[in-house]
Amino acid sequence: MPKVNRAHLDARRAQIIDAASVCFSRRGLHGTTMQDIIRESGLSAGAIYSYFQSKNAIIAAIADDRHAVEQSAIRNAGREADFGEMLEQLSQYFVGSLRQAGEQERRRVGIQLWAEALHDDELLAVVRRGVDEPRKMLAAMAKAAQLQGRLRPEFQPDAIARIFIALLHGLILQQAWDKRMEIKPYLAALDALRRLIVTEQRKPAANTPG
Amino acid sequence: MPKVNRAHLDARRAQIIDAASVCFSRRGLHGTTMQDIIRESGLSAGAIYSYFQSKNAIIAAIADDRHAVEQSAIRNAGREADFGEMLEQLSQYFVGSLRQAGEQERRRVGIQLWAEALHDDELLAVVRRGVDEPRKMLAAMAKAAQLQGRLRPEFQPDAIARIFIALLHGLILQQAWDKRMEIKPYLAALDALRRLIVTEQRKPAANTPG
Amino acid sequence: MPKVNRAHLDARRAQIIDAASVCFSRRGLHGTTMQDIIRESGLSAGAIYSYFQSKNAIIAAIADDRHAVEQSAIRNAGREADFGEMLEQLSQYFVGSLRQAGEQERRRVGIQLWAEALHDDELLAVVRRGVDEPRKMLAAMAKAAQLQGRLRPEFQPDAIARIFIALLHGLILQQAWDKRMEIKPYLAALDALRRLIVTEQRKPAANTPG
Amino acid sequence: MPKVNRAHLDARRAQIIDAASVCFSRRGLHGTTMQDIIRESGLSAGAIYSYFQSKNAIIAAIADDRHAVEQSAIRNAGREADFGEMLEQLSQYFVGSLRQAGEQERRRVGIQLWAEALHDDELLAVVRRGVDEPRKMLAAMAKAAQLQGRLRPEFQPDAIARIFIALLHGLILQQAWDKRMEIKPYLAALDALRRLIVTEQRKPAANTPG
DNA sequence: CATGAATGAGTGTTCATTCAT
DNA sequence: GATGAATGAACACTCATTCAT
Repeated sequence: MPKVNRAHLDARRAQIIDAASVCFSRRGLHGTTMQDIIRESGLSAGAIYSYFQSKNAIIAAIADDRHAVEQSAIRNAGREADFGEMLEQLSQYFVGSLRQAGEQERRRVGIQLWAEALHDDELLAVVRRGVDEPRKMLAAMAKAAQLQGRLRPEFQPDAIARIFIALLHGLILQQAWDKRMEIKPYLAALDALRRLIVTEQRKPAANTPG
Repeated sequence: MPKVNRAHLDARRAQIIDAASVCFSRRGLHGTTMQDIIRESGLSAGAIYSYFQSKNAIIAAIADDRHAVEQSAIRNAGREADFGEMLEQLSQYFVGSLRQAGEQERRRVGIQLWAEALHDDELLAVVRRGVDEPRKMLAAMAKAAQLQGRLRPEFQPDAIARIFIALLHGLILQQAWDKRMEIKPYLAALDALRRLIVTEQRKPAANTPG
Repeated sequence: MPKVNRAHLDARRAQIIDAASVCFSRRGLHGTTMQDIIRESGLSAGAIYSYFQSKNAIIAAIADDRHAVEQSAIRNAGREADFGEMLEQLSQYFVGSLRQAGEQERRRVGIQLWAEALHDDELLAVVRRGVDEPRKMLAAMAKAAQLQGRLRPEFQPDAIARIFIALLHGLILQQAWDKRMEIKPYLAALDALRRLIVTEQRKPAANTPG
Repeated sequence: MPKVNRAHLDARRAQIIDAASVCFSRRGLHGTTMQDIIRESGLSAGAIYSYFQSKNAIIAAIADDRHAVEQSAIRNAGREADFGEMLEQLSQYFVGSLRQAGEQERRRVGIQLWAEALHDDELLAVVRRGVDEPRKMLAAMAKAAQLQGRLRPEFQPDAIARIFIALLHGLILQQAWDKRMEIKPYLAALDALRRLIVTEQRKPAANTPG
């Protein structure tokens, strides 16, 4: 039985990650000093270094956390049998979350991570997993939808998956650069786009005329 | 009569910007030291600082240069009277350029700038101009196309402009994270999408049967 | 309950100020590098910068310290009710201290500060206070002595104060330029001068023959 | 016959010295860059370096110039047979010159030189000569005046010389720290002081009753 | 176990001086 | 001769990390 239990450890970890996220969002990964994180977290340098080996380890942990959260959101959406509804659910989840200040802050950090991944292989692996897994899942569901004749055949499944991800990433960028950006019209256009691509699933009951 | 002419000055400036771009692409904005730029450019510290006030000034100059180049590409496409053809031309220009190694390098730096802009107001202004101006132009053309009945009315002009930009930015990200990504299918899907949204302009002459 | 107490902090501060004084005395304010101070103090760069914000802050602290010490010497002398005795006490204090090697070193730094104050407003404020406050005190006492008929009326109180200060400053300069300068004759002449200007206060008791 | 004559050379030299003096007065010896002097003089870097070997050489030249000017002033005063009149003449010359803006600027530079001399042997030699020669002359004249019974015997000649120089140096400092300082009262007090120390020379002719 | 003072390599930048033109 | 672009050693200062207390 450890002296400090798992819950306490996790709480401290979360405390550090939250403080670091606030700082990173404010001044960027490199504009933030360990002193900033120490101050924001209310812990001591030594305490922080007993939970994380280095500043980079904190950054990596934030990336991992982000990835885990999104992964679960995507997996939830993936339970949806219908491709169109899954897309709708994912859109709503991601776009909706952007309205919350806390999520906006996290997205800002996420963008820093995207940039940092370009020259940090460890981070690149995390970012890639965060993009590749959803992409593969989306592509698989797109393929299934295509076989059911509900996704237009001219769209390659992998390409449509990439396009969907690009639309979310692109939105995150535009929203980060201009907090006053209106998200609703963007979401409406996203919906319209989806309806053009994916034909509605017929309600299981009812007589379905050819 | 200056000892060194304008061309020489511009060449030196370009030499520094190019060297810095190589470095920034390799190690990021903050991972790159002035020593790196000095080594890569083959100039001395003093020489570089006689062309740019600071490292940040080099970064800002790179951002400005990028913006100028894209601005001219967009303005060229804007001469196209037809909305659909303009979108096609822009897609081809941006997506096509991504196949060149030099452009990939520049895009990687561009992503660093996107991230840096989140906590550097000067940079944010440049990035915003680079997004807002194309967006407004696209939105204006979308509106015109809508009046001509060639763009589906359910797409708000500004939203469709944002969506197009998001598709390009999202592609740039995915390509930067994975150089082996296949661009052709993405472009094909982009084309298919465009055709769903924008109806073809009828060829002026010829009898076009319904 | 702080880990290091106030005394330790003050000791470190003094350690830095002393080391810097030694360096400044040796090579001047600008000839001294932070490396010199680091080496002389036996501390690290980081340690020094945790006590002082900048090299200039060290210089300002030295100026402040000097001012505080002199202020207290002057205030002590100011308790003396008699103008003549006060002048004598001040002369003896200042001139006497010049015989100590440590004070000579400090005076050398003081001269650097005099020069630096001419183009550093913060320093000028400190130097001015160090001159104006003694001057005003001396002028006030001179005025009182004049009312008692013990200071010749042809000397304007403020002017005589300035003259006294000039005599000390001038001595400091001459002594700094030539360490072998004999101070005793200068002090004797100072005394003789004083006796010509200020008439002796009669001893309260005793019969004073004309 | 040289291509450019001596006069031209001297003019250029003076141009550089004047420009440097302006800069040194404004920002100090170390706050002034060669670029500042280049800009102020209107010459090129190369031109300046063809007249002076280094920045230090310019500083030394300014010190030499100052010394030459003062030397001649003192020598003029030294022709005066009477000690008291010589002191008066010197006071008037030095104090009077302080009222001119150009001289104030030069004095500010002079103070920088005093400080710099403390750790620059070449400069120290110049400053010392500038102090020692007048001092010796004054001391010699003081001694003569003493033999004539016109200077009180309690003043050691060398000490009275040092005191006179200190009074001038001290005034220069006070005036540099506060341009609004009133010089007239100081000069009046200086005169009063002189009259206490030196008895008037009897007019050669005329019968002077005791 | 927790602390935070201390470390010191590394940073961006400056500027007296040179020398090809 | 005259120029001023170029040099590069040296500078003040920072900050991720450690470890004595």
